[in-house]
Amino acid sequence: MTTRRPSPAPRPTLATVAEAAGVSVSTASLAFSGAGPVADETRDRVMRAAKELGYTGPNPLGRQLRSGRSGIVGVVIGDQLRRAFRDPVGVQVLDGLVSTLGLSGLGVLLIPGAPSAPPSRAVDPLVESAAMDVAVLVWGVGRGDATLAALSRRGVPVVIGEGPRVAGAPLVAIRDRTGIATAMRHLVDLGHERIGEITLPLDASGRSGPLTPERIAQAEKTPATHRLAGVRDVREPVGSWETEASLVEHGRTAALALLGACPGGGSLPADRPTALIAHSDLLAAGALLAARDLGLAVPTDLSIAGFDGLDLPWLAPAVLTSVYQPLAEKGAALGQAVIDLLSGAKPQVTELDVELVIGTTTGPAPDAASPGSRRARADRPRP
Amino acid sequence: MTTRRPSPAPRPTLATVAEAAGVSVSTASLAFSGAGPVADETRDRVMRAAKELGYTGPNPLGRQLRSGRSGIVGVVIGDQLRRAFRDPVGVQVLDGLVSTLGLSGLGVLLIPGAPSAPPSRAVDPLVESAAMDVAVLVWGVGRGDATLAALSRRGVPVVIGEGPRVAGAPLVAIRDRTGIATAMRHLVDLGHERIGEITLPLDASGRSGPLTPERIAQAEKTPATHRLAGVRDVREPVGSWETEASLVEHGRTAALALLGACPGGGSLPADRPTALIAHSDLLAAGALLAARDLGLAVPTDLSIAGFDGLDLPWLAPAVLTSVYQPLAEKGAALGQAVIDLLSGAKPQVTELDVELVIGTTTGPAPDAASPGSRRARADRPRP
DNA sequence: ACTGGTCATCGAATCGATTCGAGGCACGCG
DNA sequence: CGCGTGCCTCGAATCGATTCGATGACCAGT
Repeated sequence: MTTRRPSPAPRPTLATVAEAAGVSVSTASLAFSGAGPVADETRDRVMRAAKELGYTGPNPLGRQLRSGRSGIVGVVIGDQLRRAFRDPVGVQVLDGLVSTLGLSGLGVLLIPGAPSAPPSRAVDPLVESAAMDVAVLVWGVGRGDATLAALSRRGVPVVIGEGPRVAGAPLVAIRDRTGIATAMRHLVDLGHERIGEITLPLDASGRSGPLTPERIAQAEKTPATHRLAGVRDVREPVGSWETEASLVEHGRTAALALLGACPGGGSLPADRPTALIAHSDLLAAGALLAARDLGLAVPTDLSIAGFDGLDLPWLAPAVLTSVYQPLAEKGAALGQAVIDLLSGAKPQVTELDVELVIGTTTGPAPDAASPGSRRARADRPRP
Repeated sequence: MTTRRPSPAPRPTLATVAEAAGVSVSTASLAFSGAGPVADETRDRVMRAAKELGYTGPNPLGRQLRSGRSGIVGVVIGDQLRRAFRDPVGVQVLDGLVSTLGLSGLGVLLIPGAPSAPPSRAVDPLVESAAMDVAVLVWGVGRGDATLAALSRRGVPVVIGEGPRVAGAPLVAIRDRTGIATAMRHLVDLGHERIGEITLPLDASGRSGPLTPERIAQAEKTPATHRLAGVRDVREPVGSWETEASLVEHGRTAALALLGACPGGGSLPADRPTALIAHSDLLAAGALLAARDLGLAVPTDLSIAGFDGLDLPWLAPAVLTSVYQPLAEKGAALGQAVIDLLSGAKPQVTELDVELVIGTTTGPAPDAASPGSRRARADRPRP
């Protein structure tokens, strides 16, 4: 015997089936694809032969080569997967995207983004060589993005979510700026004069700390910068703290810093902020926990507003005041943009609406003699 | 003019480059792949021609057809994406998987599992027709799984995580049973006699409520059943509540039910459990919140133990007593199993160790005169 | 009876790369 | 000067399907 393997019966191909059915390959193909006229009797014969041979349908690789399409959409995960999905925001968008693309038979390929800071020009090998019809860049796209450059070099069309406008690429965004401005105005209407801000990361550098004007100036267009602008459209915050990631623990750290809490645990300064506005709900949740740590009642002593409109049952009985954004719809819009792009439509800019949803974490400023509004107090629970 | 399109300069192929460089296609291929001997001067010429033509490397589709490999690993997400990834457990495993596969140049394709209950024989179209070299089934694989059946019909090799043993398929699991038994013994050693149990979903039916013996009997081999067994290896719980998903809110509901909390809010029954053991940390977190709602001090009035060993900073100052499982390693082991399978190795069963990590949520039973152990109280913080 | 038309089927080209065996050229050694 | 030996390069087959144009059979109309 020549080879030792027990003849693993090489998978049948369309040719095998055609021969067994006594028809030509082209007829067999027609029978399977449904395109073109095939006599019922012939189709039956082909199908029967296929079943007998254990042929389960055309090999996708052959089809893909012929059609020039892989049916795969690459989704570039900005950060490490583990971190990107620790905020439910990313998960929900991805869910909407996967669902929408699934309806068109498209699959989602997960592609890790650059390992760390922008200086690193390294790009995941998948970006360079994986088969994909379109790539979706959602989290933290920079204009000088190495991934973006590599993709356009390859000629892979790109859909951008929440990033800079790129020529020829559809963009899906939400009204970050006006949305957070609404929340800010809500706080101001409640009489708050000293408002602290907890920001999303401005870039992938992983730094955190007080936000400086220079840092704002050099920042790229990201959700964070839009939200910064929206906040300032209403009022300059008395303090602003940049976080390294949109996670609860960083929100807590930021809140402690903004409130002037000393490590020793002394009393808070008299001119501490009476309200905090956070660029994300997870950050706001962290602020809420910090308030509990410090013994501050929310919203009596401190008001907290977030952004995203997540369902965070573990904050109960508190319900965050937050700017709701339609996350699944955002994913769906990204998916639709992909489909449109593939069908040759002109790239569009989609901008989704957001809505301020008032919860139980915002109320009149403690030092305001006559609060401007009380409507936010509707269903404040009592423990 | 015949066609109207502004001649979008069809992407160059290897043939184009070869011609431009004045070499044959095979030589050009050799120059790119690095296999086979090519004179430096020739390689340079090819590369220069490629750069001039904007050729960025071999078309993956052609390569894939030739090699018969797509370089894609399908990962079947049992549930809806949104829900599957709301528990960080899934995310961390996926992260480990993606990282490991990435080292071998393999990409991960996300495939939604069956839409809902087992009766539905529907399978995502990607399962039927997407190109993939291997599929990974991680969450909630049943033996009669329609997805599993479809894949094996197609001849796609499968790697199983946390499920039944399937012939020819590598399996990666953790020591669920002994792990949770350790936690259970810890509670018993602390003097707890009435222990309530909060279980993971036994299947994808979405039902929840008191766990009945019949339900246990008819359950498939899943992490939930292993953990059920582990708990009972030590002691029969006084009550067991099945949840519909491993999420905080369901843990809270289950805990309220097990503790006998009336909707009206009366006092708890005297024979309420003094400890709760949950099959996951998110469920345990929900139980902790329920305890806070009810005014029960943890661990003085109620001990709570979980499973997973997640980092849950928002539970601070509490630190869950939990059975730590190496999630990223589990993902890595799945990835390694995939790689081994592709290189033709015999399918192995990998079982990872877990470890009980004692936090601040377990302590001596309130009614135990002489607690068996106090070591769990080491770093209990005081607010 | 011849022509026009329809319908089912087939042959062959094509997608873009990889790979194997063969061939050519130059150099070195006898 | 002739021949053997490497080292490069090339041609052609191959992976598995899709698709276009051609062919042949059969029917109806004039």
